[in-house]
Amino acid sequence: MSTETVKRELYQSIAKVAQALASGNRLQLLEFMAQGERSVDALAAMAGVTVANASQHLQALRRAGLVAARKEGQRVYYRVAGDDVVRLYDGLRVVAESRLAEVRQLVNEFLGDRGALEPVLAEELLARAKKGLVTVLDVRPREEFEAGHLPGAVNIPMDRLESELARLPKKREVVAYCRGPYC
Amino acid sequence: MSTETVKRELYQSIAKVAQALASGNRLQLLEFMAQGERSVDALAAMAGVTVANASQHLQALRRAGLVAARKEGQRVYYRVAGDDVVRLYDGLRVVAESRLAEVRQLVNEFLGDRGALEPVLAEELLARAKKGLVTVLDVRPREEFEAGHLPGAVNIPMDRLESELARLPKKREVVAYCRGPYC
DNA sequence: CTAGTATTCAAGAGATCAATTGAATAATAG
DNA sequence: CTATTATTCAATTGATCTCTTGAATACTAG
Repeated sequence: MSTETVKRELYQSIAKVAQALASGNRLQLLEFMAQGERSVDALAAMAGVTVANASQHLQALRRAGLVAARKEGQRVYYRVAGDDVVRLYDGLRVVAESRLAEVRQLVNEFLGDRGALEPVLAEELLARAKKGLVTVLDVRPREEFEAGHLPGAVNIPMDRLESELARLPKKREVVAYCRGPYC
Repeated sequence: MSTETVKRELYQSIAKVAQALASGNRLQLLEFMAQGERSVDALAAMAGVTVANASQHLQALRRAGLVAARKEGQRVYYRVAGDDVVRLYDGLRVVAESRLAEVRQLVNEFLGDRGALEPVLAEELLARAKKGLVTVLDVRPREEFEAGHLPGAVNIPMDRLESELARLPKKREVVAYCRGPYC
């Protein structure tokens, strides 16, 4: 095989990984899996798609080596394949947020909808999150987190905080995000 | 707009960035641009595609906010939009190399073809590069670099070394890669 | 102004992808 | 064994992507 051909296929193979990330539904599934392993139907419900569709997306992610699956009983549990995958997803989000005006606007609408944050604080937090300097940690209960959260935030309710903390990237500053009586 | 819809569009917007990276040709163009700004026809020649095709790919990258363009005379010079884009590309490559057996095999063929490196050293270098710990710096002359180089390596010939060194990411260990009388 | 060069635009063919649907497989409970 | 549940498979449709081709635009030199 010529060097040129090898080179071409090499880039094409890397592109396949990007292709696997090139779907909003798959990104959403990935984000849920980043919080821990989940069954197919749980992921389908979270992302709001049919089970068959979720299954296909999960297989696409698995073919790209981004997630792994484990079968237990009649359920199949999917999880991200490694920390580097989460980092890649974070990097993608960071670039998207800083480069696409469109995303910035959506993030603002999102925050506006919630309307529960002191604006200056929210802006500052987002600015730092955009630079990839911090991991945003959302310590509100799961239901509230599901109802709306900062993009890319990791949800770890207070009661699970200690046990899950070890899973987070260690080199980055961590900012806890919360509100209400829990703080 | 409902929170659900906003969420969906947000993920879709992030996916657009991944979509922009989901083409071997665009990745190759991006890698060339990471070395400095280049004109369309220079990029087209490097990637081995027609000028019209390169132009379209570059516009796709620009729409995603990954590259920027500057017009000077009758030429248009494209460059990566920021360091975070290069980091994202690196992250993508790292994940691809560690997750896809296919990529590992291609890398090996590539190194095998060259056959100019002491195997143990090459393995070790690649292993560290995979972990994202090092920037591989190829200091051989451009022609030799074009003929074949480690994936993701940055080519800076010796004579331009000093002036270009400032452009490299600062937090990572840099490994110079060379051979022959230049070392 | 004219010729030449660099880039972009526009239209089309072929390939690939996403979501839907209905059926097939696998595991479990009774 | 049968019914039930979880997941996957397979086929289809419509949408999107890639590359090619040829023309259009923008700039420069003479």
